[in-house]
Amino acid sequence: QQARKEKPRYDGRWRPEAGKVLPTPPEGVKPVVRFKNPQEGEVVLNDLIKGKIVFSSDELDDLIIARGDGVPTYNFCVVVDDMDMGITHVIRGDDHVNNTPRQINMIKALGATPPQYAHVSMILGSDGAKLSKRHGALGVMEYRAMGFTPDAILNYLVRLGWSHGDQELFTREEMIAKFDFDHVSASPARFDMEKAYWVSHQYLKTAPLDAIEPEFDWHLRRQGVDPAKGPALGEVIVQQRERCRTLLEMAEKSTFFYADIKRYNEKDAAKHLSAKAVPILAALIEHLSAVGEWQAEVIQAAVHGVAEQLALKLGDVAQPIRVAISGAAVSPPIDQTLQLLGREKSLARLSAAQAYATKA
RNA sequence: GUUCCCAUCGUCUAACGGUUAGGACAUCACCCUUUCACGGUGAGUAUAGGGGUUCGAAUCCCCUUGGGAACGCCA
Repeated sequence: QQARKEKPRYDGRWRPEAGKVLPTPPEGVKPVVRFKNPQEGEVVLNDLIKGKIVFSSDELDDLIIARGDGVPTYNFCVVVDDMDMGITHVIRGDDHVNNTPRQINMIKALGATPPQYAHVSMILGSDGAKLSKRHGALGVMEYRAMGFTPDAILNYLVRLGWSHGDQELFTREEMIAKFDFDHVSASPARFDMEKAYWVSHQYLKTAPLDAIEPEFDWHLRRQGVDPAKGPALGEVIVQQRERCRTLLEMAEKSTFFYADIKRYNEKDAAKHLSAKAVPILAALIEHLSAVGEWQAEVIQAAVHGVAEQLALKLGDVAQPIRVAISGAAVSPPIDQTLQLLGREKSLARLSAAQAYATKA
């Protein structure tokens, strides 16, 4: 006895039928053009991903293909366009499956053969909710700003819903060569930022330097530093790539190579640049000033020398250097960092740290 | 409401009737260690529920439940 709510649909009042007298249109109404769908039988869609899907024809409405002003509608245009362009495969989101039987009927009515259809499932946000502008859906340029390279994003995305055995990493060429519809998943996937970061890291670790240098340059400038005022980008990348998952992170952690330190990290300075660091820094400045060739190996020997001389663990000597040089207690290996920064700047920053520690 | 789609570890997934249900991310433990990392070793964690079919079901069929999509003179 409950009021059945069904799909709102055209009542078919102007649907031409044999022997039917069509009513007269009201004054001043611009007529539309509808597609006369069969009312019996069924439409079978053999989807490359979802398999056989059967639609009952009585579900199909007589959709409008041209508006009152004569402009054709989307569902009609795509059909015509696919025909004109000789499209063989339509690959699209599965939010279009319900449009497909209508499109198939129109194509057939126009005397053409329908293309192959492949309906890919949607990508959900990490909480399983639909992706939207408000919720997780980002433009590709935003992924760039987050420090992802195009290949990394492509790689992460291609594995979302498609697989090739256990393989996780693919070059673009591999993606193209190995892609197949048989291994596209029919179920929706969630976007997992953590794994995207992992993929990005894998790319950073293995990418040819000249492929990422321009992007690194771009990110450094966004950090407000001049990439020309410091070591060669490639050399910094080599030192940082192991510990950075994105180019943004790499740029953030590399600004000290290209600009003076504005201030020390509070906690790190309190811990490593206290009064007891003064003699350590003094000894370091003395030993490092004496270094002949400013090379990592020699620098390392000098640092080790200081540790031995003061009977300290290497870490006790290395950490104050890190804070003095980079502003914080985290950096690439200290010998490499000093070498890259150069003798002048290194010694200057150590002196500044010594002055800071003396006051502390 | 109607129609359609989907369902394996927390996440991405492998398996195309027979496996101790595999890998990856994440997590935890240990090792390595000059910080942070990288790397190495190991651990825990899954076939939504119920019926069938079959000698045998994660795989095939049905139902339930739970997600999602589409129902415009938008695209």
